[in-house]
Amino acid sequence: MTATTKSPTAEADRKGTILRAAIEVFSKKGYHGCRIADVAKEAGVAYGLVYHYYSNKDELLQSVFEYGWTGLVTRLTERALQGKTVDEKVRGIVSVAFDAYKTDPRAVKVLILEIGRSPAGQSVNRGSAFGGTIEMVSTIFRDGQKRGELDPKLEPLICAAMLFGAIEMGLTAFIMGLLDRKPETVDQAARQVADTFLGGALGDGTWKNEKSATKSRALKRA
Amino acid sequence: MTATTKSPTAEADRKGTILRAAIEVFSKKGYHGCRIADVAKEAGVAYGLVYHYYSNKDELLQSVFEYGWTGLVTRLTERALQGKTVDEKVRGIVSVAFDAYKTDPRAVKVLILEIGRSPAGQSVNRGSAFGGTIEMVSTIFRDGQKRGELDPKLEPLICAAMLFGAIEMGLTAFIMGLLDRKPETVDQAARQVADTFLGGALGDGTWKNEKSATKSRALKRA
Amino acid sequence: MTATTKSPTAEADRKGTILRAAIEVFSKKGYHGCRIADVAKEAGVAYGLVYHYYSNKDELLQSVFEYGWTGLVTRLTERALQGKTVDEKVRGIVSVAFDAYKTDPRAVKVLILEIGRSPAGQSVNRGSAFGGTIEMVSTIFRDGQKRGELDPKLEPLICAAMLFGAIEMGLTAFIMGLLDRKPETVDQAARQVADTFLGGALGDGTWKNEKSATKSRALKRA
Amino acid sequence: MTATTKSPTAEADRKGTILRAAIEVFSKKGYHGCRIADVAKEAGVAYGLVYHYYSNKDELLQSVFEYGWTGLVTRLTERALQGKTVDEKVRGIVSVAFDAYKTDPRAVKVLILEIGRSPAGQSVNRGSAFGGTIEMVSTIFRDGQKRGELDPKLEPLICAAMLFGAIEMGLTAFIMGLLDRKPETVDQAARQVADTFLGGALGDGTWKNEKSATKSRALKRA
DNA sequence: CATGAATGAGTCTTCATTCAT
DNA sequence: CATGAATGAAGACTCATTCAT
Repeated sequence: MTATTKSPTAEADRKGTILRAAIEVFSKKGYHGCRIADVAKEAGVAYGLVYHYYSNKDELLQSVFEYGWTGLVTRLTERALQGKTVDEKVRGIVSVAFDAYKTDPRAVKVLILEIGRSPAGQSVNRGSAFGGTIEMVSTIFRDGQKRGELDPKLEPLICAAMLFGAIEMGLTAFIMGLLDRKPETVDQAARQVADTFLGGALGDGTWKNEKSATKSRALKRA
Repeated sequence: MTATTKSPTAEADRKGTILRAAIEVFSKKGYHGCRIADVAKEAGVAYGLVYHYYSNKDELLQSVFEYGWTGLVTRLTERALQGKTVDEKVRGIVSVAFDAYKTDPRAVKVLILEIGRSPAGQSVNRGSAFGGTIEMVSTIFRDGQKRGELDPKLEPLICAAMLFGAIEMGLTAFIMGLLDRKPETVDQAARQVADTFLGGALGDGTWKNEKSATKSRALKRA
Repeated sequence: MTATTKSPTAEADRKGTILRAAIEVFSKKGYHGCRIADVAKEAGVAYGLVYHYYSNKDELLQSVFEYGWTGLVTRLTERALQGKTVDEKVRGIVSVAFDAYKTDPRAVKVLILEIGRSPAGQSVNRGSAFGGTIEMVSTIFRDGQKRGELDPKLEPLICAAMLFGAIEMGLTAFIMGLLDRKPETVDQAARQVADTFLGGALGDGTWKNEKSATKSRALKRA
Repeated sequence: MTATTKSPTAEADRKGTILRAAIEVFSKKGYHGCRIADVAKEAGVAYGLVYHYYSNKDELLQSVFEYGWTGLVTRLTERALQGKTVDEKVRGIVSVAFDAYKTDPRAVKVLILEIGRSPAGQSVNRGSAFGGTIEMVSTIFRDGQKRGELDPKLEPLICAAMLFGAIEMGLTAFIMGLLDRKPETVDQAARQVADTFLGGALGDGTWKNEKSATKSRALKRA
């Protein structure tokens, strides 16, 4: 409580406000389509203040990335470590991703549409983070192969890429409005993505005889 | 070397040269990261000539889109119609996509990185084309459900999205250099994507007893 | 006279127009005080055209420098080589400098006020050109020492610096309006600068007895 | 370490610290090339504190000017008044200028590079002070003419300008690194500037017969 | 006094698009 | 058709100055 103390949250607040505004605007107009002025207006701060906290537009996107991606990856890694079997780990990953979308669809949209996709000008971080995460996830499948859960002929990296792609495009279907954003629909999609990835689109035919295909499959494998 | 005479194909050539240059440059720097001047230089033509053939930058991207996407979709649709079972159709789609990548990785890169991803404000065509294609592919699964090949509880749109996502991210793994671009590797990846999508990552366990898991599965399902 | 021929002078004209406009504006407001818009307006061209010919503001100043300085140095060198004695060479240099001022006072003003003076941001060229010229001129004095025209104890570099300083500040007196810009006054100043530099402010006392001090001194030394 | 208590000299200290920092930074980057933030950082004080003591950037430069120039002019005037003959006065002026450089090269650099050079639009003080000083010095020569020490045909203003120019460019040679900053070299340069200005570059030939040309000349004139 | 967060006008620079030749 | 000079609107970024604490 000294004389010079600023409320310690004040700075974090402003910076956070600007970050959230950036996510908002990026998700609406995209990185290239938005002006710093838009972010400032959205955040309700003066133009120059954006530059007080972020040295340039790219660093702002960088921060959005870190805010979104780092958090996501952390949670992914946690879940991946929690599960024992490949089945559990994959289901964990899928649910983390879809939960993130339910929690903050805007942030997920920016991650999917802007980050790790724009070929030019992106700092190394983004690209490598993306690839790095795929490689991290691929260890799940490599381990699974060692433990005999998975066909050793499968390329783990492709497995990981497929899982990511399936999740991402599943979310994209929501982002693009092909599917309703209702929580139940999202949950159902999540379940389907995990089931199909693990058991295949054609499944094992058990759904022909039982009520809950999902359960039956889960049981069969457990 | 007369200044005014051009062979009748000259125009098509010029236009095509510019289009190919655009693909090249877009794939390297992205749509926003490149200037019309870059395209002109790459094509080896004068600055203003680009505007003779394309009324503006966006139309150029539009044309790249049509060149790449329309052709791809045509081939996808053909293959999808050729196959009888869901299995055949899916394998057809996957092979079309991976063949396109083997034939012209640059064009595929542009399609993946630039088109159908850019947020609102872009011409409707692209976005809807992307969604439209997903919807088209989803009919494969809807039909499969009608014919009893697929669990009716699955949402066909999610199936289609997953298939697309798996293919796209599989290709992305190559584009990002996570995997070698050797033809065999690409072919193997294509096979794995189709197998896993159809039969699931965990498979049916047949690989534990047989030499060629891939073959065995294919047989089992055929 | 082909169809695509632009009058060859057209480009040079525009570029020259912009360059002259830059000299004009720099001389009025200084480098920092002027905006590219000012230069464009002064030249009567569109804003962007300045950037068609000069890649940025600094390069524009650079060109002004080359236009003015290089020409000046060339003429200085020529004159310095023409003269036999130190006396002749020095008088040559002084007359070149003052002639330049009579011909294009604005350009000289920019050279004096802007170039080789701003400590920061200046490309190496300017600084070294300035110093380089002083060094070039100092050889005149070094040679003079070898031929016994000059006291060998004098540091030639200081001689050159003094000569430059005397000329420059003499011109500055005009630029700052301390003296009228009438041609006669300028000529008289030039003569005085040369005389005083060579013979000293105190002179040899000959002026006490003769009509034309200048002549008498010149004779005495010849 | 109390927050509110400052020793009575604290204010003067702070202000002086900022002033010295400004000299430091101006001399390194120039007036336009530095930001208030740079000055504050150099002084080790907070950003806004600069505005407590100086109402704006220009006033800060103004103060630097006064600090350096006023002092210099005072000393110049004193010395100019002390001497009897033109010879003595000129030697006095030169030694004051070179001493100032030995004492505080940074301040001299700022004076030379920034003050009295910036084109129109700057506060009148600086420009007029520069011109005013030249005019003051010119009275030395005018008086000299009245007393028969100098050729009445010489324009006193040009004499003063030349003297200033010779001194300034002589110092510039040091500032630009053309000559070593060793005290002896500086002293020698000062002597040479005075000798040459008074007696001319060509001298009177006495150096041909005597050991110490400098002394001989000084004797001859004394 | 001291701090440094906040403000926003001012400029440079880029680049899609037009147009005279 | 072909060229590339010319245009000017748009937007990133800087930094002097103010102000709440």
